[in-house]
Amino acid sequence: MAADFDTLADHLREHGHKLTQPRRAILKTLVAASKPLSPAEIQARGQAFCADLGLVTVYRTLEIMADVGIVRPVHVVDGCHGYVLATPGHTHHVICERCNVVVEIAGCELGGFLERVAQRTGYTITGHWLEISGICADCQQHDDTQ
Amino acid sequence: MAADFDTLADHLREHGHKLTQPRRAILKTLVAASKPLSPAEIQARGQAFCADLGLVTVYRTLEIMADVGIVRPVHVVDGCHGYVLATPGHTHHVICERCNVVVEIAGCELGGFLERVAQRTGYTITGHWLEISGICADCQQHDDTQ
DNA sequence: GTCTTAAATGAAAGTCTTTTTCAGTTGCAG
DNA sequence: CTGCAACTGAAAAAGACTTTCATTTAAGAC
Repeated sequence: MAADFDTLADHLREHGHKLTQPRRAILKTLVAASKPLSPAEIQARGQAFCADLGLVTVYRTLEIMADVGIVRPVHVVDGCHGYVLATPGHTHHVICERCNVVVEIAGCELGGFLERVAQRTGYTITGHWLEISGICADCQQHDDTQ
Repeated sequence: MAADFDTLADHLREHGHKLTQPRRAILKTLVAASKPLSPAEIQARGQAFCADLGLVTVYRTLEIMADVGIVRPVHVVDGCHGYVLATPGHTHHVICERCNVVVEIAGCELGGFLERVAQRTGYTITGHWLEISGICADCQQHDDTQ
């Protein structure tokens, strides 16, 4: 994830949003995270940076950040509404089933497939949502040693 | 969707679940639906078949049906937790943005792509989740006439 | 620097969704 | 038929998310 705090903060400002202490805290939390965090988790971790960070603010800030494209919601089969930083452009995620670590895959190779779908169904395709689950290299090793 | 009530009902029984009136009602509702329904919608529609169908039962039954593979949860970007009937085997969904009608796509052409992902990331891929959004033929026509 | 103001904040209350508990009911095997 | 485990709905509880509102704060103007 090639996303550093300053770039993302600027991005927020460029869209006319203030860079407040709570927002800094949320952004720092997300930059430091390697897996999707729920709003409650973001609040808990973010309080390290902004002691009285409220949950309401987390919700509001995530909404803004998602609008601006800094953050991306992740829906997984067994639970919804995690958030991870989004790198610019179209990407997909691979999520480890064991430890929830997320790897982003740049680029999207679904173009041809989507065209065939359009032909077959008569739909105009406007978007898609792909999440891949698996087991990351680390967790595979732990398996071996047990 | 090549899913008729009797086949699905048998499927439930084969997994050791009773076929009760509330469950019949839920199944009929889903068979009749052409778009994902939320638990609350399923309750409302299902009461046509079973007058005092409770919401709690809908939640419990959906969980069972999802386990058994009769039903599939649908997560869309702006809201979660719709449910549609699942046809056996691996399929993906195309959902109309306007009217929420769902078309299933049999077969999955992501094999090659997933292999490349596995190589690039070191993950063992265990599953994936693809939902495609678009505008269905009907809704496109309505657009034209407006 | 300091002032001003619109934007942003946290707490509290409210709403909506989902789960748990429990006493009563029902499908179905024998 | 009968018995019993599975299943049910109602009520209550827990949880997730939103709204409201008085106070605070960032950031541009001076």
